[in-house]
Amino acid sequence: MRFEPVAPVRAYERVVEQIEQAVVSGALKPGERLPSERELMTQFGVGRSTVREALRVLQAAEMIRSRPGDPRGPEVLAASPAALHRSMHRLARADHVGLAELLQFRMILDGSAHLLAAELRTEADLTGLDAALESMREGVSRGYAEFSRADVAFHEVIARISRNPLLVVSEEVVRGVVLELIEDKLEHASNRTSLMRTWLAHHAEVLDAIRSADGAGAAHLAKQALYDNYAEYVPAGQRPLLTPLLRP
Amino acid sequence: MRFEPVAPVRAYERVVEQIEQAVVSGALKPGERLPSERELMTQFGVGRSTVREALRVLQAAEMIRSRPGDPRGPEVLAASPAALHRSMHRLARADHVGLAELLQFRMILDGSAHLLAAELRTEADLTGLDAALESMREGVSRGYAEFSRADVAFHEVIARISRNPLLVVSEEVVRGVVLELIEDKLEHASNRTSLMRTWLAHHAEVLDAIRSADGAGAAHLAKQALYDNYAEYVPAGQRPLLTPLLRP
DNA sequence: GTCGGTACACTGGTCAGACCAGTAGCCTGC
DNA sequence: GCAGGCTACTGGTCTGACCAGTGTACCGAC
Repeated sequence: MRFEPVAPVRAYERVVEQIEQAVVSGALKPGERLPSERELMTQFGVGRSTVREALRVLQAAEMIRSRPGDPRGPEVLAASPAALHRSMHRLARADHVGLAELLQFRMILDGSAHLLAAELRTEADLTGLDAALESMREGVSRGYAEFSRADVAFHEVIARISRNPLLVVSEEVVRGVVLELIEDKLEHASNRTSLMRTWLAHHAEVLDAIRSADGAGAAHLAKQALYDNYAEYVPAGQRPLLTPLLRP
Repeated sequence: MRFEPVAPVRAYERVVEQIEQAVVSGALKPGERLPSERELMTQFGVGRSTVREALRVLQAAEMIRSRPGDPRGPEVLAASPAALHRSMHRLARADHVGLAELLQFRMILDGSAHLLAAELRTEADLTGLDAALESMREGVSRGYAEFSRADVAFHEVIARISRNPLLVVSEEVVRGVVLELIEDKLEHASNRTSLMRTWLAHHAEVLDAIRSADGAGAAHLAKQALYDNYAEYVPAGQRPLLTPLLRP
């Protein structure tokens, strides 16, 4: 018989638990309101500071939002990737996760999204992708910011076609963190125009593969494009972590 | 000229900002201590409740830990994937993520982890995997709980070999949520022993592929195993979402 | 001398009560 | 009918208090 270490359970933790439970179980839906702090305080039988600490925790997790003066009380929010983004960003800044790992993860996610997109795409999806590619083409002459926006839009369409919210959100978060990590280096890139052209060509190729329902091809092209664009920012010693993903 | 909407900045948010800044900038290293709440209160010039709400937020983000009675004050923690784990878990449990999506995501993650493991494994890793497989073999006769634990351990070794914390954490979370969703159905499975045998055979095959550095083979086996084991719980109409991932 | 126990000063956790600025909705006076 | 203010609330903050728990320094027994 072995005993487990025990940790004292704080009052505010129990409050968090109960409210969280109500939210994940669906008893409280997004948009609905929690009772006011003073009301919660009597319902839970604790002081207001305890209630407030619990609400702070839930607020930090993006589960609720409260606004002073609103007589309807704190609002329950829909699940959002903001908290995920924050924690991943923190991890990335703490050196536990380097650019190599992020890029590796992104190659996996992006590759899979493209594979699924190629297999599941409808005609309407293809039209959407054509439009997105066209915006990118226009973006080349309109400057980097515009092009970048169109690029993001293209990736979002791909992600949407793959029809997996987890994939979409994870990819979004990882893409954001990667860009934050190297944005200063991208700022100073000299040959932006030629870079955009290459990028555009990559996307056109990918689109062709998706059109012909060639999942493996689309996935490989997507991963290769990421590698070509970003590998230079990864320390040379870590690049072997990425190459296994490129084998056909 | 357009103006941006402004949001009032709460006092506790500024406190969070300052402490967070000190941690990410490295001015406060893991293991070091923050001043006591009463001391922080005079340093920041705010009330104790404000300090406490700030500390709660930082604690929820796994950046600090405080213990009553410790005269050294709150401890600064090393960045850990725990916060990432929590936020991803919340997202995965959101109602618009069904078993099909979870399984799809898990096939992607598991497949990639196996691929990387096959390419990056060292001799020591192989010994570890052999040991894990052996535990599973013993687990068959020791009952389902024991077997299940050994199975989890095997997957953890695989994930570790792939050397990507993001992959490890994501897989862990998704595996957990999948099990939560179907554990009641697994409880009542009639032919557990034969199920365990099949599972074991699957793992042995995977290990062979990893040993011979056959990344694609290992990935395919892993995905196939997941499909074989769990697809029956996915509504038949959604199974086509999974099959594209199985093509060689 | 070493070892055990104890007292003390301090920690975080919690509560009560107060005040403020802000909001929403009613309600009055035109 | 409508613009104005009034009111009853909201959350944000502060003060001050008490408690249970902890670490340490001190001190006495051996």
